[in-house]
Amino acid sequence: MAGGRKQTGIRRSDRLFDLIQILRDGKLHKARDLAERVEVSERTIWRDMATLKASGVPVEGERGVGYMITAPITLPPMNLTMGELEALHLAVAILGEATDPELSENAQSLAAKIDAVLPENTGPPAAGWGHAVHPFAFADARAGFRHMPLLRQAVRDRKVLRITYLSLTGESSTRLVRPLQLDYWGRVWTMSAWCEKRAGFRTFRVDRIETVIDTGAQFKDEPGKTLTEFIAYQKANKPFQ
Amino acid sequence: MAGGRKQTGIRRSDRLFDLIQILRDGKLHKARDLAERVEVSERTIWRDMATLKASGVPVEGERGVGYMITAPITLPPMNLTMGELEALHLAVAILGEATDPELSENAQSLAAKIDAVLPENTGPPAAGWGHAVHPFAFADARAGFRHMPLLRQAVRDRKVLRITYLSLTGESSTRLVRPLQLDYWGRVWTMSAWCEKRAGFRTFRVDRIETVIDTGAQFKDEPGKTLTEFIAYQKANKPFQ
DNA sequence: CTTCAACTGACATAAACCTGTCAGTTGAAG
DNA sequence: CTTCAACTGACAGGTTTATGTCAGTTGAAG
Repeated sequence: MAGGRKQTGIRRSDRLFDLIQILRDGKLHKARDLAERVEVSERTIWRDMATLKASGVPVEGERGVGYMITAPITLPPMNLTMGELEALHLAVAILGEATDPELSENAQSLAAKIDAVLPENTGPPAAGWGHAVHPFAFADARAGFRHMPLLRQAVRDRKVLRITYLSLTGESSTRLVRPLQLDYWGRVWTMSAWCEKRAGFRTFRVDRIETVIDTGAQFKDEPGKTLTEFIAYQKANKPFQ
Repeated sequence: MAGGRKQTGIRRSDRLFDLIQILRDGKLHKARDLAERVEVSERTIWRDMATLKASGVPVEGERGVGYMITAPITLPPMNLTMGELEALHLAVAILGEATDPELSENAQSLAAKIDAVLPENTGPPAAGWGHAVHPFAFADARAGFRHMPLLRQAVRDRKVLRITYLSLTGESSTRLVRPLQLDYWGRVWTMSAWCEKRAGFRTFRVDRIETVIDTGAQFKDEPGKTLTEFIAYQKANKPFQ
């Protein structure tokens, strides 16, 4: 046979997950062995390893030796940091809200319970907590969030920004904006702002903003250009509430 | 032309996002108009609408009338519930941790800031907060999390469960388990448990659990079958720490 | 230098995915 | 009953993606 996909088998992302599980033993694994184990070619294993590395999985390959995970992935619940606990909290909230009402309710109630438990356990959480969070998504979400820190800062500090924006039709433009609000849509962020160029409110997809320059200037509320008025403007275009 | 994709153009998920933006005006839209607007066929619009509905977007189509969003999607920041704020918190944490250290730091610091701000604004957040969360992901994440509520409950209450599990090789099996720990891997959940069938610790992917039956029985810690020992067992298989 | 195994780039191909066309059905409103 | 527009299923043909093969290169260890 001269190339081509073998068969449907397992999905790629599933295989990546499996590979992590295999690597979790902390021992050395050669690409050939992994290839045999998950029934793909070595070439695919090398590609998979590249993907895992790009996703932040602490796996290292050494020539002539093999692959090994260089940092613990699964921590016992004891080692849960506050940050991880928070992350769990949030993950549950998002997962819940992202799907149907029933699940949502459950997620919310779990969140409430975590809240309730938190103040009690000031020390390390007691054994038996039973949750852990492991932050891998196999997604290249990085690019889209590149400018978020700067934008958040700008919204907070009311900084005037000069951005270059790649519109959906593929045209690039530069404009001065007053960032008013950031929205998260589960997949992409948008920034709503007063756009000096268009002299109106505009919403930009953050992942399509090419460059951001802080002009240094701070803006003050001017009639017709404030967040309050943007909200009113939004509301006016909607028959809800 | 007899079928075939028109051209690369915009990605499907981008188009779905655009459609939401268009529908946000709360007005009626016919499939034909939407099709013209985003430059695809009506058939594709109908498929897209099905996808959006499946993703939980509150869009309704009525025969002979058109499409309309039936509930407000964008809420002004004023309307941010605590739950949404929490969700934002978590989303940032996950997004941060899921990628590289730099972004992670930013996310963490934002989280810290939100924490810091929270106690101050006891009432409705002051205008100018500038964040909102909209929970759509265009993913069919539902199926994989079906059993989570029950499993969480079982871990907490130490319930013995009878599960049917579809192994990665495609074989289905039924077994009695004592659920000990749930782990979230960013894409899938796993449940680690004492498996009576295998008389050992096993880890199951939650999305591959077909059915869960609460046997009603509660289990007590028995030597060799506890969470503590599972953690020790995990540790023993790893050279870390 | 040889061996080992990670790594890379180019290419071919098969599977999966997306979309348009066609040929209907359905439900509401007039 | 007619009209409108949502909806469905099947099919065809394109695009994208995943994978295997091939032919190398590289770095470490012996």
